[in-house]
Amino acid sequence: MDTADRLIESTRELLWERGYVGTSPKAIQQRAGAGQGSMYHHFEGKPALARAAIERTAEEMSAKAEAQFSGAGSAKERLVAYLRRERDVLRGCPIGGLTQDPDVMADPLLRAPVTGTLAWLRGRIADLVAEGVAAGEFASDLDPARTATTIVAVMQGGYVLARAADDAALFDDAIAGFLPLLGEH
Amino acid sequence: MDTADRLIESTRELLWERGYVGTSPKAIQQRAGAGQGSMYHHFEGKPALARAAIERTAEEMSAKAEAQFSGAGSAKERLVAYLRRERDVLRGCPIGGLTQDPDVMADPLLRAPVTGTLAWLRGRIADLVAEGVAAGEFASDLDPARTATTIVAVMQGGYVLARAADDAALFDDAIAGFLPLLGEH
DNA sequence: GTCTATACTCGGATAGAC
DNA sequence: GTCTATCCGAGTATAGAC
Repeated sequence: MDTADRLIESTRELLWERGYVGTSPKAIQQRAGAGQGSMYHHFEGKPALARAAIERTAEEMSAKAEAQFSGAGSAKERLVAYLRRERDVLRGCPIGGLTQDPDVMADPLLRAPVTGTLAWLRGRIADLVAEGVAAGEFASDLDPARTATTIVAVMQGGYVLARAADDAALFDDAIAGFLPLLGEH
Repeated sequence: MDTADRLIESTRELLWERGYVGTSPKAIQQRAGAGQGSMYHHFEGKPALARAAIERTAEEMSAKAEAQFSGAGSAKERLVAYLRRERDVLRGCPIGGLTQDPDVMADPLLRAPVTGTLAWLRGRIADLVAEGVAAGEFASDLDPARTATTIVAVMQGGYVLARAADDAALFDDAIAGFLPLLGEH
């Protein structure tokens, strides 16, 4: 991993842990083991680094989700597998959490990957729901788009509750309280 | 409203909009129309002000929820009324959003109202669900505690999705996708 | 490419006058 | 109670040497 990569990785972690204002160039450099000059040689400044970091995080998140969505099993099985996947719950969602960051939301370039990734996720899950309805796995009167929004909300809210209580089990509870309603026992 | 009150109100708004690090004493003073000396006369510093602000917000949120929960109607009706209540969706949940603020979560005094309010909310909704189950309004095999966690998660996640898309309708969609699963048509 | 030096603003607070 | 002056460190960046 070269210097530019290490700088991006450091920025990703700090942005996740501390948000935009809480992430200083100095902290990025220290975590990356790079000097000031080096950082400003590779990137124009903090906004440019943040952009690279957020874009990389968004791609990674989409790729991991897509791996589950296009895996083996029925639509319902793939959806349930995604919802129950191992997660670093107490750190929060690296994309959803940015939603609460005013500096990120105020900059169109930083915001776009957040907006885009969550919209893509809703769309992809709506596809799975529709597929499951067609296959008779879900109730035939489910609205795929709305239901997908609810599903993503349960996950995002699960992160919030788990962090509030400092207890990852609340994420699992949110999912466990939801699945029976979908007909998964 | 006296000076101390105006300082607390300013801090509440700024904390909501900009988070802890993003909220400077100077900004608090300007919004409250108070000088430096005045602020430091009434409060020991930024942490003390933040504590007062967060505690007030937590009390206000609980009180508003409790007004719905203990209102008229069946358990299910009160729950649905709460979920469909008018909200300032695009500003995010003033309590749930703090979950993403590392400075708030790192300070036990700032964190406690966040943890406490969301736990209280889950408990109170679990009561409603149990009451609804007993009254035959909900399926008899619902687990009240887990279901309540899911319900709060749908709301918190609804805020996240609405902010991400800059569209309050996503909050409503998350709720609208959920209620039919609970048997509300 | 990376380093060090320098610069300027802001955050957060204290001191003492009124 | 409120005001102004002052202080120190941190955040963010530029300049120029190596």
